[in-house]
Amino acid sequence: MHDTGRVLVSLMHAAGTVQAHSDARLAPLGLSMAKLAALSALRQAGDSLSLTQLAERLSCVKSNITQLVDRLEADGFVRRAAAPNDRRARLAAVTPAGRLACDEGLRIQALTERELLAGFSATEKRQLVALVEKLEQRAT
Amino acid sequence: MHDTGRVLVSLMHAAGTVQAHSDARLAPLGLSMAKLAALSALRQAGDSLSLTQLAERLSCVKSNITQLVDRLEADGFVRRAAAPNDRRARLAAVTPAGRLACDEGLRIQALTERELLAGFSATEKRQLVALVEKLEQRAT
DNA sequence: CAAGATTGAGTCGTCAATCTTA
DNA sequence: TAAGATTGACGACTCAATCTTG
Repeated sequence: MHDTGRVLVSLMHAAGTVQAHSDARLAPLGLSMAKLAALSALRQAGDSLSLTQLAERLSCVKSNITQLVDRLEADGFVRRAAAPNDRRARLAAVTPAGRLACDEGLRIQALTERELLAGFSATEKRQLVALVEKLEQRAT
Repeated sequence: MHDTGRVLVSLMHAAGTVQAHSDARLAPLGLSMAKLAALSALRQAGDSLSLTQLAERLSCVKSNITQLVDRLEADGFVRRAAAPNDRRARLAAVTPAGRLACDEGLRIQALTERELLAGFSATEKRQLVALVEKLEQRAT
């Protein structure tokens, strides 16, 4: 058992490669996985959320969302709006262009996933997800 | 098949969580996984490499190495030196402090891996690595 | 011109400090 | 005081442009 500890390293290396691959597929739409995740979360919530709510759903820190929404706003995919009952809060609302980009992005993303998992049996896919989630469980 | 494509997303989410976990373990040493990977590659190569060679071994871009070595140098873990036969090249050489940090970092890293994989059977570990490498193969 | 390294700008994430509103 | 958002500084990565040396 003198494993030099390659499991975690190869996991993270693979994740990086997969992300680069996916991001390259999304780039022509002006999207990245981060942007798509945000748009997708907003759409699932009925097209708008406060920044804090969005941070919770993406499980990241609020200051990250501030900047991500900055970029999405510059892209024209989201606009900031006032929250009805709390003057401290700002809503991020998906624009029509954002709706289109999100739909197309999810389509591309699904294609990419199918492409990358083409050689995987249903059992292998299940195993991969199960093992990865088990690992994440312990790291949390 | 109307998979919303959660396999890639959960892989990358898990990788992020695992990295945060590992980085937190290394932080008291003044290390991160990125820094440790660089030091470890240098040690394996006999304690020094040109920046281009280091970039190849870490499979990343050269400008990234320039900045990573900047930080390692500021930490006192590495120093830049002239290359013997090519005045264009600069060597990154591990310092004594870098050697200590690397050894200790690898130890911590191995502990972290054992901790995270505590609930995994030998078969599961093999499967995880095999599946992840198969996926990376296709993404490359 | 090629190669090695660096710099500048941009993305995506963190944390700590700050400002406004509740 | 605490909650919501922002800002500034930094880590780690990318690409494109530049400078020096071969």
